Amino acid sequence: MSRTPHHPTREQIELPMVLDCLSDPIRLAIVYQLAQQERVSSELRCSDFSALSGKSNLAYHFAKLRDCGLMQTRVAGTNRFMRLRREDLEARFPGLLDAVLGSAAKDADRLPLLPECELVEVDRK
Amino acid sequence: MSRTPHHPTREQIELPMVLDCLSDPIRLAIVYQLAQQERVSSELRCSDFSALSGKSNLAYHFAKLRDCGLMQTRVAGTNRFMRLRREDLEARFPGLLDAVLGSAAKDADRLPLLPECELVEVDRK
DNA sequence: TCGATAGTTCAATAAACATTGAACATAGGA
DNA sequence: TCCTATGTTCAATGTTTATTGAACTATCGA
Repeated sequence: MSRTPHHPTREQIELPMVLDCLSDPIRLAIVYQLAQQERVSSELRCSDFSALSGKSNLAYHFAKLRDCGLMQTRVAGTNRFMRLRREDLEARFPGLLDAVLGSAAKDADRLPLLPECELVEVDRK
Repeated sequence: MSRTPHHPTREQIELPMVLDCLSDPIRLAIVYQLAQQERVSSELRCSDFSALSGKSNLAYHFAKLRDCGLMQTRVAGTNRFMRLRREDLEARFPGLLDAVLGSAAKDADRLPLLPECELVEVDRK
């Protein structure tokens, strides 16, 4: 369990996979929450998303988000810290992530899982 | 068959449905080809996409693209003319369509269905 | 060493999806 | 009026997807 999971290289990131990942409401909410948090700290733990779904379902969505290159997981003890791969996304698909996040923000009240994304106070090593 | 099919209003267009539609390679190619064609004429017929798949499969994808609000179908005789709902998309999700189209153009050589989209000469009523 | 915590993996299930061909509907031209 | 061209709809098929709970693994702290 301690092995750090597989991530695609920047060049391996594919547009259809990224769009498909973002089309799921739970995954969009995860990405949105990561983006919100970016202003404060670039990383969040799995448990910070527990409002969105159960543990095993979240693990499933995290794996998809990793596989498509949207986010990166760093293993530290029993925790996994997630962050958006913003630079890689921007390099591959300029403006795409911001357009999606902006659209999501604009529709936050219509996307059921988004409003629950408050900023999480950060004080962890 | 002459009834013009259902289209969502601008306000009914939903982000997850739009992203899901664009995540399919065939539908992305349809949208891409419509966007290419836009410089010349805003409309294309179903049969202009025959390189992408068979008739009935295309009808299936056209229906999805209509349902999510990405394109509009106008019935004229036995033909259907399709066009991108650019203004509506831009109003709902500013910059999104262009970001996706730009990303697709950048990856055109990696998206198998895109290179076959040449400009179609236009001379129809 | 033991127990609690954090998260993954697996198996099972139901729903959604893409694809195909056949049948159908409609309009236009010979 | 009949034939053809254009597209849609339907049924059937196989695949992928999301979701759930249970079992499992690994790490940390008491």
